[in-house]
Amino acid sequence: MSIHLTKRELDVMSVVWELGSATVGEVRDRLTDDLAYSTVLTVFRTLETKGHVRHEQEGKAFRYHALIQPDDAGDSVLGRLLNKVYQGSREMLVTRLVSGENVSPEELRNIRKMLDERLEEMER
Amino acid sequence: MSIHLTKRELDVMSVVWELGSATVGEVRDRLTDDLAYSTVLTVFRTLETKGHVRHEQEGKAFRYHALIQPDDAGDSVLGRLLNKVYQGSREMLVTRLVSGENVSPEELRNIRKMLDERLEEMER
DNA sequence: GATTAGCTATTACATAGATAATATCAACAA
DNA sequence: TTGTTGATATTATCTATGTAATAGCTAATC
Repeated sequence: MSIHLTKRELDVMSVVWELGSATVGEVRDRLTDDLAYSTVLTVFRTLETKGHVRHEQEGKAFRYHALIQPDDAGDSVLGRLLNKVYQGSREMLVTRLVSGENVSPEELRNIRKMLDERLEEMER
Repeated sequence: MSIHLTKRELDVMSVVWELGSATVGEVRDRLTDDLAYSTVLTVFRTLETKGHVRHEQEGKAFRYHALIQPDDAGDSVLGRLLNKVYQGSREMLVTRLVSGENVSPEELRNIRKMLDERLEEMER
């Protein structure tokens, strides 16, 4: 049910999500780690086997498209994190999330606004 | 640098964190999956090798204590989730986190309050 | 038409992770 | 003292993961 991506698979999917679609070469260009062409290709094939991407021919290369969205992959991780690490407390999780140095007041206000809207919506 | 726990390791650590400390038997009792004694023991030994727990004798059994805290383990996961799945947007992540059905208004208000406090603190 | 450039396909290999059977050992009980 | 019980220690197996070398194919180039 819940989608599990390994570290490398996530690296690759991340690029695909960001660009909308991607070729092996494009992924290699964006990854900080310097992986061989065949390595990235192998990851793509695994992802395709698992049904997370599909490909189409583009010139001589393959262009891969995501069949799952970020949320699909994020939910399982988020759920496990919430339950196993923060004992189900969303507040604890968010507290940690915003406790870093480089979190702007801007961002906090946006999150607060989002919560406001959601709360209002719930009361209706 | 960043602590990585596998699924099973997290399962076990979760129990240790929750109880403060735990024996193999105690962990087995709380896990929904029915693992053999030796399986849990092996996980504990791996965790000990990695320096995440230590043990002390208690009667004939070993009692394990955590040497890392939930946040230590959570940060790396949270960081990866934030960057790879939600493209660095904490707002997107939190939005998803609170979008489930079973999230109480109570919880949302608590989170909002926490944000308020943090914002105030930043302005000072 | 042979060569090259740029891909994909195949195959391999090492390490990590998950699980558990079995061997040991120590203490208590009969 | 000899089982029995309740642990730990050792060893093994299987699968997943990560990485890449190399083989093969196709289209453009000389």
